[in-house]
Amino acid sequence: MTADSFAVHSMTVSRGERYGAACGGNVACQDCSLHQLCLPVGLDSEDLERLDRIIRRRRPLRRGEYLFRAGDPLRAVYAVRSGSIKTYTCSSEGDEHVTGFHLPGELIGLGAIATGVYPRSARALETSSVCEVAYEGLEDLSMKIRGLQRQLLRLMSREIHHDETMMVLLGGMAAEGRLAALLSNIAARVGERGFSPHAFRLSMSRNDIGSYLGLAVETVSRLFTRLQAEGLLNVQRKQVMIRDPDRLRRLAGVCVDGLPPPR
Amino acid sequence: MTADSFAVHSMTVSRGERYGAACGGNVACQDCSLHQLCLPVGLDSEDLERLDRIIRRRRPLRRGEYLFRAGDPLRAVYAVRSGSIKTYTCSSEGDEHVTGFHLPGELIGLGAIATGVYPRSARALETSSVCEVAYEGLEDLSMKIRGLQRQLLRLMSREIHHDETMMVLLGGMAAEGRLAALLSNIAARVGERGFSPHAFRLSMSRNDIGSYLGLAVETVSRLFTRLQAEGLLNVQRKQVMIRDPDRLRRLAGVCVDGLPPPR
DNA sequence: TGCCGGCATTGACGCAGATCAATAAAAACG
DNA sequence: CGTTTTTATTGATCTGCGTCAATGCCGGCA
Repeated sequence: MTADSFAVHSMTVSRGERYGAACGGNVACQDCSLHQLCLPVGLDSEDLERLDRIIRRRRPLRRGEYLFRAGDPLRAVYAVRSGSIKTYTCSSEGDEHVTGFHLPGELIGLGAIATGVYPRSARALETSSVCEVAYEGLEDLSMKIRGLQRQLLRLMSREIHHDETMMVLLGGMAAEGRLAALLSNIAARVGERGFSPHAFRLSMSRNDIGSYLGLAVETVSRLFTRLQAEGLLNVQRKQVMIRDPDRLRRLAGVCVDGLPPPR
Repeated sequence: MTADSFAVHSMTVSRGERYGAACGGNVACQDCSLHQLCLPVGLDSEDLERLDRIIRRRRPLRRGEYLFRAGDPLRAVYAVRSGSIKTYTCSSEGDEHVTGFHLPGELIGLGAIATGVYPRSARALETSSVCEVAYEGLEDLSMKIRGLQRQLLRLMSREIHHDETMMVLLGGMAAEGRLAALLSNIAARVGERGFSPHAFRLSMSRNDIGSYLGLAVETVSRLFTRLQAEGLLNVQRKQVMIRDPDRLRRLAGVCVDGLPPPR
């Protein structure tokens, strides 16, 4: 295979929008290419305007910058607009454990609603921008806009479901299955966002992957090598090309995400 | 220690209510001893009546009976009223993987909201009763009652947080820490419900515990024996008495649930 | 452009926990 | 009650993956 079959999908600002293009980075939800994945699902343009009023678009974060830290008081939940964000906890000894990778259109900070305090820290994996959704405003507005309430509940439910799936994965699957599941899952999410699910760039390090999957870095590395040797994918550094999606999903068991059994 | 230091806390209908006592088991939320844990938190009595109208109390389930099955369409979420319920998925080969144990006051079925279909099955671990909360009604009513919306969001957020904690546990801790965390967590929840957090009866089998924690039954059994030998607890079959809660929590690491570091 | 520091890969080795197998102790049931 | 079935415990063995260690590679920076 040739080098350029690895298409680099930067995911940094999708489909023709550009940060700061028209109005200092304030692309309204109306015009956002993610609006069929994110909070705006099912809202008419009047409601979208109301939603826009509680949202602030912040300057992009650079790789490694914090979006918030565990222990900060909840003021907003965040929708990823471009790039990607990881969330993680630090154990008492200081080693971090990754709890999630978040792609454009996904909400971050939902775990803070119960206590009013973010239980995890969140940092950018690459240059990323987010929409800051004032939480008070969101609570208010979703009392007034049925579609917004629906979508908020749906997104929270989806997160519950996803986390449970991860529990099953971590509790029940061997290392190979875990990595296969993660890759299949990322592929699917990349696909939903309009990019090729077969070739993408992993924005997180091997360390992050290992931490998320409960594996040692070395194991992750070996697995990539093995999966490549078996012809399931090509990998070189962070570039991944999936050559046999079906076989990969079968390796992952039922657990890619959700119900649909592998076949 | 003597046999009767193992107080059996049946948890079956708390504090003087009895199924069928006054009106065929229909204890109103107003009079339910769980109302400071469950959906009613923060509602006045007028709102409680409205909530009551979308709730149906069903006949108790017996051990092993299904509350719902994975794949069933979502019609209601359920609040445990007495007893305990487990939720689990079945892998393609038929072996089940437990995703949660649910005590009185906890909500079940929140993972179904995203897709409209329950992603897991739910069965009673012992004789248990639940309140069936019509989901349509709940959506409607939480648009009208701010406190209800708040509490629903809070409960969902708590579940997200709990599941993430489990991910950290399963991904990062050794077998002993996992069991210690589960026991500490159950102890805390039993305590919140007004019972002694030091002596309780596990309603689930060793198999269920193993499945939930990602361990073989044999390992679970050995761990109980070991923890007992080390003087952390006494166990005989399902009766557990925690002798050194602090040391147990320290074994569990940060991960019992949530922020508060172990000391 | 060349040096440096972090990230990734590969190999060797040991151990925690899975698996297999047997027994014991409770429940379940007629 | 005695019989059967399920559940729990304990022991012996085996193995997947963690750990340690060494090397290679890329990207950043002067």
